[in-house]
Amino acid sequence: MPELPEVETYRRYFEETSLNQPIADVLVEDTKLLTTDYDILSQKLKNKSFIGTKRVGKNLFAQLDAPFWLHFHFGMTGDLAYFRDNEDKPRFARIIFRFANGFKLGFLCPRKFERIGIIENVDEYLKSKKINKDALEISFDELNDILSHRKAPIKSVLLDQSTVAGIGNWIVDEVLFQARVHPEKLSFQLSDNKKMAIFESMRFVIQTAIDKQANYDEFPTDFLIHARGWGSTQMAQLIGKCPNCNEKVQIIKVGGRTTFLCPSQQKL
DNA sequence: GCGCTTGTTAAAGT
DNA sequence: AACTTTAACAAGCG
Repeated sequence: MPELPEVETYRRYFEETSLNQPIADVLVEDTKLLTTDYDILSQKLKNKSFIGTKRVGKNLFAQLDAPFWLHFHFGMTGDLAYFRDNEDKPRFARIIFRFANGFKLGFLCPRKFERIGIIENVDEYLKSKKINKDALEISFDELNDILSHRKAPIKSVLLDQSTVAGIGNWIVDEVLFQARVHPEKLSFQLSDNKKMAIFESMRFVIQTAIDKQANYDEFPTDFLIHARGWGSTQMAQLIGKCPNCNEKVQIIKVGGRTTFLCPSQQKL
């Protein structure tokens, strides 16, 4: 699912495939996917080239050789795929950038929760959307200050992009598992030690996931993510089990989201 | 074929 | 007023 490590992987893919090549046109299957009117978007991108990228949390920004950017949000299922021949066109490529060299970049939108649109200024955009610093950029002091003043369950606070940008449902479960914090623990009640553990786990989990290009199978076997059953057959013995104590994991709802935890190591 | 899932946001609640 | 909670969104997948 496109959380920070996936979007970082997409960003690198975009850089490797789609820079410095004039855009011939943009095909859009469903204008619901656009946050800018099709006519304007199409006219602004035509004959321009992408010249660089920036990522904040789950948001990807592609800079044009013009005074604006294209913003991508991958929703829950978005992906990118670069291809040339129409017979290689991937499923769900509902938006296609056709480059002058004949290659194409498909923005895959299986569930239509994905969005793109033109923005003038990245910092202003982030501010207007209340998106705080990226999880790899925020300092401990700033995170500590926010966590100390919020009274919701820590899981909900960490999922809130105005706390820190880039954490999604599996990452927050992984971070809280590795920091040995119960997801329903109220944020302001956390000790300084636990907040530091959360900060360090957050950086470790995200950096590990980026290094493995978000291939869950390649994550260390002591990651809780394998309990979710997303992996291959080699991971099958880890489904539903705590990788540390082998106890059955608990599955609950926190803030409406499915939550995995080890009840013996994460206590309220 | 029903129910679950993902991230965000608007709306409702406190 | 400010923060928190909930539901809705779309559609593929098990």
